[in-house]
Amino acid sequence: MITIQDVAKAAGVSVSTVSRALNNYSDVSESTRAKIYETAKKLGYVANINARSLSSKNQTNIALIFSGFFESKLFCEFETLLMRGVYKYAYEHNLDVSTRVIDNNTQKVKNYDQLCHEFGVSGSVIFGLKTTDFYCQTLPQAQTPCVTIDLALEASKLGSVTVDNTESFRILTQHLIDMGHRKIVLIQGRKQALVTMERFSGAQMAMKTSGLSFSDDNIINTNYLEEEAYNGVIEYFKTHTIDDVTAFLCMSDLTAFGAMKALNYLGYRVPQDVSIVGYDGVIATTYITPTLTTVNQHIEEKGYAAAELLHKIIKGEQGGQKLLLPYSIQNGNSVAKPRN
Amino acid sequence: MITIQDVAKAAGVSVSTVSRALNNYSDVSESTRAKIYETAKKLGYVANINARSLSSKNQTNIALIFSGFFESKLFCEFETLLMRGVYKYAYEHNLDVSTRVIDNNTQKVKNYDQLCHEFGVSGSVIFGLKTTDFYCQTLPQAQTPCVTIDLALEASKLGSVTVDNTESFRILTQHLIDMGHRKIVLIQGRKQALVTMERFSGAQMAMKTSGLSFSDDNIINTNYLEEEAYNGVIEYFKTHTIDDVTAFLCMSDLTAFGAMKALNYLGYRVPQDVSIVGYDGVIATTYITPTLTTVNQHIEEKGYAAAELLHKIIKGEQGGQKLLLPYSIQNGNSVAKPRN
DNA sequence: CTGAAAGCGCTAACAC
DNA sequence: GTGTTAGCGCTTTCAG
Repeated sequence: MITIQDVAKAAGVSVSTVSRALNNYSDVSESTRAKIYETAKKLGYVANINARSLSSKNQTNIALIFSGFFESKLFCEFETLLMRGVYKYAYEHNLDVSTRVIDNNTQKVKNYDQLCHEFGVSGSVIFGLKTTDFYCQTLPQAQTPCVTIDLALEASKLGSVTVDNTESFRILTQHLIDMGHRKIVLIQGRKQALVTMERFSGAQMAMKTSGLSFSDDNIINTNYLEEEAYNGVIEYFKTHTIDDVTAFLCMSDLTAFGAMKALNYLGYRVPQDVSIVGYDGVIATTYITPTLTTVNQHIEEKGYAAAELLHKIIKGEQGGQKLLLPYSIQNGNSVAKPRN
Repeated sequence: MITIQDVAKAAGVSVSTVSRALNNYSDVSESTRAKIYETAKKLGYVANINARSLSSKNQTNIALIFSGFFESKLFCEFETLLMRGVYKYAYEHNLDVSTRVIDNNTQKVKNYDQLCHEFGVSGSVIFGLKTTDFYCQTLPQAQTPCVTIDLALEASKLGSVTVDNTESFRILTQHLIDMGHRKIVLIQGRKQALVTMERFSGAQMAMKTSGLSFSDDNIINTNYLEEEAYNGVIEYFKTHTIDDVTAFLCMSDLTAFGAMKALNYLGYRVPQDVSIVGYDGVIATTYITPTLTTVNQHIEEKGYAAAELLHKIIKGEQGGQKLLLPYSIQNGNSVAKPRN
């Protein structure tokens, strides 16, 4: 394989001159730079990322880390969309990204600084971290820049990118209320999850302004699993009738799908008998019948923003910051005015 | 950050001994090994992948390369599932994987050997390569091991993992025929794609055994895009009636979705008026109404097998090989007996 | 069994 | 402007 030495020899200059020329340093004469570029191209020289990262001070290597990747119950499109955003930013700014995978056990064995040292990166974007994960405690002490997605941690080198769960879920709830719904049943996600709490508080706000509220009677608990939502709805109708509810407010698309299946099984029509909304904006929401009204999280943009924020923190242009990204209500056919 | 030197100093041994001990070489006394392990752990030492890959002979670094990642029109779940398989194998066998992204332009600028040199890996799994991509011509000359997914190239260091497109599509077609369908319309994918040709030949085989055949009259051409399938079906019914067709045989789930939307728009019911089958087994097939009968490709298993094959090629245990992976017919509610 | 020394391919001071 | 030199953190001969 062609190394920088081969180029130097062939061009009749020193290794360091080649390095300077190829990295566009100013202090190289145009003639030698041209000669070096030419021979490098002729020889087919490509710099080795590892060697560069080992010796270089100003790092351009970052990682995208998926935590709990193998156990993920999410729609698989999340990771791909996120990658797309991160890689896009990196591509535009000449950063080298590599995607890595860790689990909660890794987090206990090596701290975040060690992890980045191992990967040879100067910072990373982490996706999939849960509030119960080990890094939630240790990450704030880390020296290496880090941007977390969907989970805000506080520290100078730490950034985070999330959507405004509270506000978006408030809007979503308000949408049901505006359509005339008063008998709303919440299909809640894992209570310990931060996003769950935020969304819940958003829902409460909207309910409150119309004199409505949540109680054990109109909450179905899940851990964001489809099957739990399915079973939850079945259970619900063992002690309730269709007159007790006009809309199901779900904290995720997946649980909305489960609820829809249960409603279908029970013979209730969406949206004629009961309305339903989800959250996330996964692709399947547009294929299901009826199409699901949901909150689109724009995951790719999230990835892009995360990489951008990380880049700024690495360059020292910016301390830790919590970024709230825009969302949009995606209207489907799953919501109608309540039955009379 | 703690380096191997720090460990050596703290343990009172040389750097090389630490290296040998931590890499489980046999020629280290148990007592010093124990001491080294202990101090390494105490100090929180983690080896830097880049440094290792630079100096080590027997490489354990591989890459998963997504070609045409940004332009991909596929369901986003493909990449994630593939990653899951590759990373799972790597995790089980102590390989370091990093996922990278390239486009067709990259392929022209640096050949595959250079690319792997740049990434510092001893081989890679490539996904997303098209027959029109530059690497399809140059990859066979490469010295670095490579496994391609869904595209078989011939060379000693090259392996490939695909499903048996011909046979699986033959089975799928036969399934329609077995249900009594005789008026079958094929919704074909991009003609230049290898998988298209293979699937077409499988379909033909099945048709032939029942004295059926394809002609311009019962083929709708697409480039695997949903919208094209939608428009194709709309166009089809401008010159045909529902009596001309009892089943649509689609080469992908996405085009099946497009066709279903068109049928729905035209007022035809699936499967009462017309049956439909797809190919891929994406998640959305189980959410759409009716659920779609399709061929499940088991993408995660593909990734796992690809990593395994690559590993063997790198170790020299195996030359290039074409691996055909099992598939399964996933029965949905989109197929019924034809109308009388 | 263990240490010294060379070197992987590159960048970054520091001279000239 | 350019070459020399010294590393980056690790593995791997090669002595002993």
